[in-house]
Amino acid sequence: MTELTRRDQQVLEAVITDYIQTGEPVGSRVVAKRHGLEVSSATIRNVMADLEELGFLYQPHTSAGRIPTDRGLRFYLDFIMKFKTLKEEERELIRRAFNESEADVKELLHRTSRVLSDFCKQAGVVLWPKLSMTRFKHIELIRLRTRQIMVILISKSGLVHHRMLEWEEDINQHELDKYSRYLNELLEDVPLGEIKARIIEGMRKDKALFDQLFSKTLEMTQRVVQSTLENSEVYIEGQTNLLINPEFAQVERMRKILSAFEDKSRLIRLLDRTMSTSPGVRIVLGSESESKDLSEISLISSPYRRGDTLLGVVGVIGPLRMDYSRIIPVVEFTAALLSDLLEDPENRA
Amino acid sequence: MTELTRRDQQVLEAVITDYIQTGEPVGSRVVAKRHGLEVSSATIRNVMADLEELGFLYQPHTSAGRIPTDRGLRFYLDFIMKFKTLKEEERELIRRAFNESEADVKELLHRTSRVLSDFCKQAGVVLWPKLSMTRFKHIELIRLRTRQIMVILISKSGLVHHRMLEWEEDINQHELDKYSRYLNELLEDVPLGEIKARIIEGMRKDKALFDQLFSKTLEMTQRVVQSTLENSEVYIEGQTNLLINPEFAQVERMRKILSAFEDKSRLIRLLDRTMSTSPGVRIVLGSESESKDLSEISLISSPYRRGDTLLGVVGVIGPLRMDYSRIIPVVEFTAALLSDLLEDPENRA
DNA sequence: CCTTAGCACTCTACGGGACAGAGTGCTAAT
DNA sequence: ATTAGCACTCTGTCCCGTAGAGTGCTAAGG
Repeated sequence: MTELTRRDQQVLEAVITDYIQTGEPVGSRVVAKRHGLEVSSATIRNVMADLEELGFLYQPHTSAGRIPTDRGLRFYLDFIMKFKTLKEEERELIRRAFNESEADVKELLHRTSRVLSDFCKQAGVVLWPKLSMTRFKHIELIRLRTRQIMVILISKSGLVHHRMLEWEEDINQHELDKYSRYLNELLEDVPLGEIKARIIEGMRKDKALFDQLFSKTLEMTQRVVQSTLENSEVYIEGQTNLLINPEFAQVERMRKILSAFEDKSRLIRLLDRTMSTSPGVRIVLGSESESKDLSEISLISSPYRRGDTLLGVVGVIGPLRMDYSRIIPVVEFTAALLSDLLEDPENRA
Repeated sequence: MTELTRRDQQVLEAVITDYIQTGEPVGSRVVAKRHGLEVSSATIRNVMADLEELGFLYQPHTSAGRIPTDRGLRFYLDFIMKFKTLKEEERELIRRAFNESEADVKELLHRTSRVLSDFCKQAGVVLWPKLSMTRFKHIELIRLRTRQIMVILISKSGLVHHRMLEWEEDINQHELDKYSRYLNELLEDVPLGEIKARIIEGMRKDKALFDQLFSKTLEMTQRVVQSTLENSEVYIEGQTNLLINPEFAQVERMRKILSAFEDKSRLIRLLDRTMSTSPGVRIVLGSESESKDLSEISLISSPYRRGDTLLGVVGVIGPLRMDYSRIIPVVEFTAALLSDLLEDPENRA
């Protein structure tokens, strides 16, 4: 692939920004006039033909203007686009949207997805914190009724998870209290990811303490906690914003996308992928995702953290034709803000 | 209003069932032929003209067939329709969809909405149990960090609610344990609706016990619990099923409806209304709801209970043109099944 | 060699007219 | 009271013809 000249890039940029605004194929005249290139439309046509050969643009039909391909968009995002910086007023608006918020983490995440969807007029998504990253705070075992025990797990960051545990024989609450006291002591401040190991270790070390019931309960508990850890969750908010986009006017398209969202596991995988690697904002175009149903959408995401540990991902989902230059900084800022709000106040400056 | 003759009713029924199947205006020929009425189309036309005058049918334009009005539909539902009974196989299918379920109430409700949406090919809704109806099981106060306390409330039925509490001065965990021990004793088996009163009563009676911190914490706790009680929640599942219905082909219509769902409070009010009164299945047609955005949809709902106390409502939301005779028994059966699953096993036969 | 003006060509979107089909309401006969 | 028959109305569709947008190519100019 030959290097693109400065002018080629300008044309590509012109086509893309114009297309993002209007949603219509962009013709050579418009590019020449509206975008301050000091050449004639004929020249632009030649450049556009080249860009088409490179696979950056395509024509829906012979006598139409050009539309960027996914590849062209990717190139634009990676090499050409300049981010707008967020105006202070906008930052303030976003901050304020969080301000009334209670300190509850769940509430905070929920609000984040709402803020993103509102400010970007697309769907906002939030991937729940990987529990295994956070630390143990408290566990509670409660006998609801015969052979049914509710396990409640609280992480230091304030996430509460509960899960039912069906048990072969009945245990009274008094016993359970004893067990949970032990667990709370054993697990103090342990990262949730290491709970399993710690419990096993504890059982080996304190052998004397355990009767059969005790150790069996602990094992069950450990299993429940483990399965809780492995389940991720996502919030999606503002899906209806997607319906406004004219590219989703055909119901059938829209339906595919929305049902893809209903199967959360796919979405989770998608978001997961953007978390593992780089720190800043990442963009996944539909064609780069595994699933065909999602081929017409685009995800702009950024991880959020607590201190040094990556917790999860927030992002915006919309059509391929989105105002990236605006949305990217919004996502970035929001992720940073969320990280900040999650920061342990005791550690804060 | 004059009484409808037997034949008038048959015609109305024919038009409605046909319309429900096809979604197209129904003409006199079709009614005469397909529905075993032993009269000519001309006669049917006369009857239809009468029904139109009564406001039960209307014509979208002069040379089209008839479509039932909301009023006609209402009459049909109230006086004419015969329910299909659910085949045993279908019952079995529904039962099985629940079978793998853990005993956790939250999970159970979630599954219910999914089952309803799957079996009826529409959106399934579940209104959360009114907490105030259930009984107190356990409360836990946990100091997450300076001045932040997590209040966790568990009802006897296994519902877990948590809420953050921001507190002016710091309290150590040891104190909190003392308070929660007191609360757990005081509130044992009290209906959640009466918690407030009980706490106040307790504070008056055990005056001696209380230092200032103690009573203030209790008051705060009581307030948090109260606000938790007042918040309802709904699950909606399978919204994308709605997109399949041809009546929602126009995106704009659909958007209105889906955004009406995003504002949950409106939905909650709607569902609430169907809970208060009668016991069996209730149907609310769009025009009967308060909100204009919902005027094109229809809700089929049935309350569920635990023992004698009404807890909440389950239902199906779809277009006005739905297969009522099938969906109604599904909703009814599912509600009954859910009630059964929620039943305290100790009380069960 | 790059740029540009000019032009023929292609494709779409849109509006109008003709036409078939569906369904009605009315009238007159049974 | 019912029904056959018929004129009438309205819709949806197909088929133009045309205007407009945008292209690619060619030939001329710097």
